[in-house]
Amino acid sequence: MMNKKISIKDIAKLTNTSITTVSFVLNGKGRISKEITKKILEVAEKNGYEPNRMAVGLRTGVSKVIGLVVENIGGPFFGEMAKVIEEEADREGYRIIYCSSDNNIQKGKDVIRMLSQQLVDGYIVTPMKGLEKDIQNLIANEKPVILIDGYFKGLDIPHVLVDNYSSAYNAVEHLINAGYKKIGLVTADIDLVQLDDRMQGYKDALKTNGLKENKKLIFKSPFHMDKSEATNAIKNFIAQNKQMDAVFFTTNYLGIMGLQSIKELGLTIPDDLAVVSFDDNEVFSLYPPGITTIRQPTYEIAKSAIDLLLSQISGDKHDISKVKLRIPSKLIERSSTAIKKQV
Amino acid sequence: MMNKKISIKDIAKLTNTSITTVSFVLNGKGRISKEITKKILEVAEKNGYEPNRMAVGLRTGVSKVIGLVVENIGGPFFGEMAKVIEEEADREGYRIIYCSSDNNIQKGKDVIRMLSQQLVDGYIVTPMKGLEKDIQNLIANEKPVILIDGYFKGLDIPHVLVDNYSSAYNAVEHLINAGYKKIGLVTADIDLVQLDDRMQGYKDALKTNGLKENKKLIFKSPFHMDKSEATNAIKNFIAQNKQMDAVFFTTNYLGIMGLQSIKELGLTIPDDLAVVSFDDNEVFSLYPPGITTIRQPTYEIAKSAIDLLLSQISGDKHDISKVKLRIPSKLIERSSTAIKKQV
DNA sequence: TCTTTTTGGTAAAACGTTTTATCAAAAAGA
DNA sequence: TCTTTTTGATAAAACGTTTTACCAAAAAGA
Repeated sequence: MMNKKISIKDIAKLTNTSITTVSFVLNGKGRISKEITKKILEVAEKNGYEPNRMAVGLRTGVSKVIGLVVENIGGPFFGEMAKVIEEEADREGYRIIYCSSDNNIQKGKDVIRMLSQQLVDGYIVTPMKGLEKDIQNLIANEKPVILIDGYFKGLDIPHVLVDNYSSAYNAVEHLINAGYKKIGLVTADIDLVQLDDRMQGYKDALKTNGLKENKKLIFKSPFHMDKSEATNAIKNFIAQNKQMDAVFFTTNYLGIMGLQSIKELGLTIPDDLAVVSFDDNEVFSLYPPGITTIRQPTYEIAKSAIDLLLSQISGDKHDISKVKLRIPSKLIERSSTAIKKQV
Repeated sequence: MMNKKISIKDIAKLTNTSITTVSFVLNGKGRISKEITKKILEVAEKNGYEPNRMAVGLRTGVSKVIGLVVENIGGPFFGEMAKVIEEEADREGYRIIYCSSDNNIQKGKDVIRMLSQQLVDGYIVTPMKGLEKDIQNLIANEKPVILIDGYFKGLDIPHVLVDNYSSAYNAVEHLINAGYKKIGLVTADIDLVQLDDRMQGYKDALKTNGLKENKKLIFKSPFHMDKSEATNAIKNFIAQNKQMDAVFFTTNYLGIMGLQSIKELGLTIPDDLAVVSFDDNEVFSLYPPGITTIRQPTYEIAKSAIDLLLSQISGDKHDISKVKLRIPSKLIERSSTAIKKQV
């Protein structure tokens, strides 16, 4: 039963060498003879030596840890990202510290401050309004930052996210092509560029296809509502707009509550109401008759983000402040947007 | 634009005091006069001083980081836990480093070895066979460990998880009470105590209620299969057992694939086949006619685990090696287990 | 042979803290 | 007044590394 951590100093003593020699051997630097090298390696191995990351971190300024600040680590979208990011980072010997911001500015600030205590070598952050200064500060302190799932309008901070505008545009156009003419929008009443972009895609798709935008068909669901409240709100919205023949939900969460609402109203999809939702999800593939969705390229987003970050961390001197990746989404067509039956 | 990290030494210089004094003030130790205290605090505040965690960690041996080793951070169950654990830990100033083990022994070992480099103050781990030694090693090295969602048979390592046995027992008994007599089981072919316990609950419920266990009605789905393969396998199982009138899926994942299978086979729930699944999930509440599930007390599990861990970390000398929490689950009854129609 | 280069190795400083031991000056006791 | 105690502050060591600068001995050049 190996006990108590062994240090480089102990190994030096055990092998009648110096601390420097041991360090050199363990890091493959310096010039040390075969025999000594072998002996040191053996002793280190036998005693299960592991470097003290704190000491290494203090000395080198490198923690080999990446900070991941997402809206909610428990959600399906961010969870998936977290998985990919972890795998990719692990390959380069990096670990991940996560923090959820809960879309709360103060919490976001706190979290970033905490992580900036030399604890992490770089950041992947889902941005939110009000965090601009904090993020710029990180960058000023030489810490690479990549934003995911959002960006700051007008600021040159590298980011990677799905092409929200085109995704929404295409989804709505898909509805139009299937014969729907009174297309509603359900979005969240929260100030996020992602949602703005989606809304703009919706509006532009209508306009380009000669349909009039109708304020009444746009519903912004208040943000701080519990599930049943929100479901009721959506129910009301749908019930009050009988002429509406299709609806586009701008998030996963809203889509699911939307299905619940539609079910409770006793409406049939797509005959009474066609449905498209952002973010694919098990529910949508299984729920009869199958809900058409915009599948986010989670893997690609996460992979691009972590790759960019790692290359910056390991000293790539390219200026990536202008890197702004918009990754195309995939429209998963299911029966909820079948060609409209003519009445 | 504050730039470059400021250290305790800089503050000392700026205030014509010593490093010790600054440290004392910042940590509320020692006896320092009001004026000096005020001056130091001001300077620290103005310059945005943040202690270097690496230095603190090296000196004190405390990292204020907790290691979370789960099967898959991306999954709904573990994601939810991760969220709760993070929130609770944050309250005490702890951050979380996560690693996914992917139910792969080697990866689990690697991950634990990495974290044991003085990087974390304690662990929350989902155990898997083969990791016994590694976990015991951690404990021998004075690092508190709490297991979640599983445990090691015969070892006194504190753990907290749902009461798998009773949960399964109750679910199956619920089916029996609703009139079902040929109850099948779909589980995963992987060596996890959780699944063993669930299976045992199933078997005992049958026996106690005078039903005969039938090997043919038990299906162990091979572990490394992709989704469509697994769905097909389940389809076959169901198709080959026409007499089966109900089926119990021991995991979320299997349940969802099960629904897919049943859908593809064109069977009606519950008339052709009643369904219960472990792990509640949006899909199950939404999918018509509503699937009865065993809802894991995710919050309670995570909360108990992190609370136990934190109390150990902060020096609680109680021996908790015998703490073995089984938290009751809740059976969410939906229409998939409605009273059986008599033919 | 004497000088130069190469080889193999090490001492010591530094990273930014915390903490122990110490100390001078001021206050209190006598 | 002289001694003791309290107060306020600090120097220095330690945590475990990495890395620079240096050195002695051996090898190579001449």
